[in-house]
Amino acid sequence: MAVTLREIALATGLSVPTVGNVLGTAGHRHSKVTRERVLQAAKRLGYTPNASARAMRSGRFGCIALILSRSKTRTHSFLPIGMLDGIEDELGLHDMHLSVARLADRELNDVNFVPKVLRQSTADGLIVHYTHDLPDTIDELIRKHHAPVVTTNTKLDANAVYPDDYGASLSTTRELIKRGHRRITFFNLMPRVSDDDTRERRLVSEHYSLVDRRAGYEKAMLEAGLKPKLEPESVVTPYTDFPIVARAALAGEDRPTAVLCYSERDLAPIIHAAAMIGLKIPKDLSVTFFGPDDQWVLGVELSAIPLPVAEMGREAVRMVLALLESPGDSLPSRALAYRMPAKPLGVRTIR
Amino acid sequence: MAVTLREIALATGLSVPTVGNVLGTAGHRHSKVTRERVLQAAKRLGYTPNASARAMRSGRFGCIALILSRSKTRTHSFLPIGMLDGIEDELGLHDMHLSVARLADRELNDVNFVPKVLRQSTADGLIVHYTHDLPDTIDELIRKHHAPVVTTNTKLDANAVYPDDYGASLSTTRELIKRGHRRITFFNLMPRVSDDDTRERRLVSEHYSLVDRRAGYEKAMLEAGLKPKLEPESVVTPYTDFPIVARAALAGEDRPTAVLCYSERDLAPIIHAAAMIGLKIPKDLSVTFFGPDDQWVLGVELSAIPLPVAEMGREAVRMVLALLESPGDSLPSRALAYRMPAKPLGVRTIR
DNA sequence: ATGAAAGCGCTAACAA
DNA sequence: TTGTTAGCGCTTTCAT
Repeated sequence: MAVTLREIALATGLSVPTVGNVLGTAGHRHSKVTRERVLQAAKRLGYTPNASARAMRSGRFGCIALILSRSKTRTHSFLPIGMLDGIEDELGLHDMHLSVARLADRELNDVNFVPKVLRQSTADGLIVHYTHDLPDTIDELIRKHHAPVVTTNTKLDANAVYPDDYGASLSTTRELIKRGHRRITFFNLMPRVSDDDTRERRLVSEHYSLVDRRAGYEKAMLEAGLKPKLEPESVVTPYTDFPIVARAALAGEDRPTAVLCYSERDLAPIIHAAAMIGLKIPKDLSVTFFGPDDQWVLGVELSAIPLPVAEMGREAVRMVLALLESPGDSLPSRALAYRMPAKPLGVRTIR
Repeated sequence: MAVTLREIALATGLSVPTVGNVLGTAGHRHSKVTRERVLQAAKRLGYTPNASARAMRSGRFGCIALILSRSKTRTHSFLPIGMLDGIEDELGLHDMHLSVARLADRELNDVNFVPKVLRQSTADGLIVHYTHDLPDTIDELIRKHHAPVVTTNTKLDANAVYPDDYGASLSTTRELIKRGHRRITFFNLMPRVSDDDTRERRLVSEHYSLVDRRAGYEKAMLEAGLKPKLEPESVVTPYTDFPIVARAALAGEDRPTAVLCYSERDLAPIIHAAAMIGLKIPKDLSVTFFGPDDQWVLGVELSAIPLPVAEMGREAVRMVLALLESPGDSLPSRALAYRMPAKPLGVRTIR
C-alpha cells in the first residue's frame, strides 16, 4: 500500500491535519521543527499525495483530457506531438495532468466503446482535437459531458483555437512576391473532392486549413496582380500519379520559381520531380511548406511555415481553465499567429 | 456542479446506497421498479460517476500512465500512435483510462519539471516508452514511484515488451532469399556513431532495433552462403548526402536486387535514387522496410514489415496489471513476433 | 502551534 | 429489497 498522511502522523506522533498542512500548502502555520520532522518522515517513508483524495476534497480533478480521433483508415496519424508539449507545460503551471482518449468514429453506438473519460467524471475539461469533422454522435457525446470543451485545429465560432492559416499563407506569399517571385504555385496533392471517396479523404479535403491556405495565397497573388496557380488542377490524384503530377507542374517555359505546399507530404514528390528535371533548390526553385518543423527531404533542407502547435496546446488549456472559472460561459475563438522563420531555407531571393 | 448519487437519491426518494448499487455493479439486489426509477433519474439529471471517489474507495486509480521522452532535438518525434490503440483497447476491458506525461531529459534536476503523475499518486502503473536510453535521473525517479513499471521498445531483462526485431529481420531476409534474391542490401541512413554527434543521435544509433535488425539480416545471409552488405558503409552520413549515398548503393554491376530498410525514413532516398537510375520497383528492385504501416513513396506502394505496436501496447497493459496483482514480482520480458504481410507490395519473386 | 471534527462521493458490510 | 453506518485520504474549519 501507498504511504498516507496517517502513517506519517503515527511515525512522527503528530496529527493527520498537521502533517497534511505541512505537506500541503499550509506549512506556514507550523513551527520549523515540526515541519522538518514531517518532511523527513515523508521523505523516509516515500510519501506521495493521493491525487484522487485531493480531487475529491477540492472538487477538481486536476486533470484535462485530450480527445483524439481514431480512424481505421488513418492516412496519416496526426497526433501533434508538439501540442502535447504546450498542453503539458501549461498544465504543469497549475499542478494538473493530462489524460488522453482516442475515439473511434464507428463504434460509437456501442456504449462499450465510449472511453471511460467520457463515461465517468475524471477530467475538469476536454480538449477535442479532431483532424476531420466531428461525427454528430461524438459531438453529442462530448456535449453531454458537463465539463468545458475547447476544440483545437477546427474553425468554430466559439471555444476553439486554431492556427491562422489564412494570415500565414497571405504573408508567406507576400514575402515570396517581395523576394521577386512572380510565378508561384500552390501545391496540394491530397485529393479535394471525389464521389466514391472514403469518408476520411473527403473530410480532410474540407478542412479549413486547406481552404484558408489557398485563400490567403490567392489573395496575395491577386493583390499583386499575379495569377494564382493551383496544382494539381484535378480534384483527385491517385497516389501513383504524385511524381507525374509534380513533374508536370514544375516543367515547361512558364514553370514556377516558387511553390507553396499545403503540407510536408507534398515535399518528396516536388523535390524528386525537381531533381528529375534538373532543377536545383533553391537556385531554380524555392520551396516552402506548412508543417510541424523544418525538414530534410532528399538532401535538401527546408524551412517549414511552422504550425504553432505548442502554442495551440497552451492556449487550449488556458481556455479550458477560463471556462472552468465561469461555467456556462463561452469564449471567442482564437486564431493563432504563425511565427515566420526569419531566414527560410529553401527559399531564394530573385534579383 | 456535477450530479452525485445524493441528488438522485433525493430525486427518487431512495437512499444513496440503493442508487449507488443500481448505478454500480450491484443492481441485481434491487427490484426492477427501483432500478428503472434510478436509471431514469440518472439519465434525466445527467449523472456520471465520480472516478476519483471510486478510486479512493477501491484503492485503485483505474489509470495507467504512459511516460514518453521529450527531447529538444527530436529528430523524429516518435509517439507510436498505434500503441495508443493497443493500450486503450486493453485498458477499456478493465474500465481504466490513460494518462500521458512527457519527460524532458534536461530539466530533471529541477523538481518543478517532474510531472504530477510522478510526483503524486495518480496511476496504478506506468508504461515507460523511451526511444532512447533512459537518463539515470529519470530511471531513479521512476523507480521511486511505487507503482509497477513496464518498459516498451527497449530490450531489458525483465518487465519489458519489445518487437522481435531479430526474428522479423531474419525471416524477412530468408523470405527474400527464398524469392530468388541473392544480392540484398541492408540500408540505414541514420548515423550510427560519431564523435561530435548529438547525444540523441548516438542513442538512436545504439537502439537495440538497429542492432537486431542488422544481426537477423546478417544471420540469414550467412546461413544461405551470401555476403551481407550494409549501406552506407560510413558511420555518419550527412543529410545532404542521403540521395548520393543511396544512388551509389543501387548503381553498378553488382547492384542489389532487394533492399531491406531499417526504417521508413530510408525509403524516399532509395525510391528517388532508383528513379534517377531508371530502376523500376519492384521489377528491378525490391524494397521492404520496418515501419508502422504500408506507405506510398513517390508513386510506389510498399508493404511495411509492420511494427507490432498495438500488440506492444496491449501487452504492456497486461503486464502492468499482472504486476499489480502480485506486487514486488517481476515478469520475464516479452519479444513480440511481427506479423508478416502475406503478399508484400514492392517485393518481387525472381525466377 | 496543534488537534478534533467534519465531509468530499462512493461502496462494502451489516441491519432492518 | 432497502436503509444505516462507516470509512477510503485529504483538507478546511474551528476549538484548544
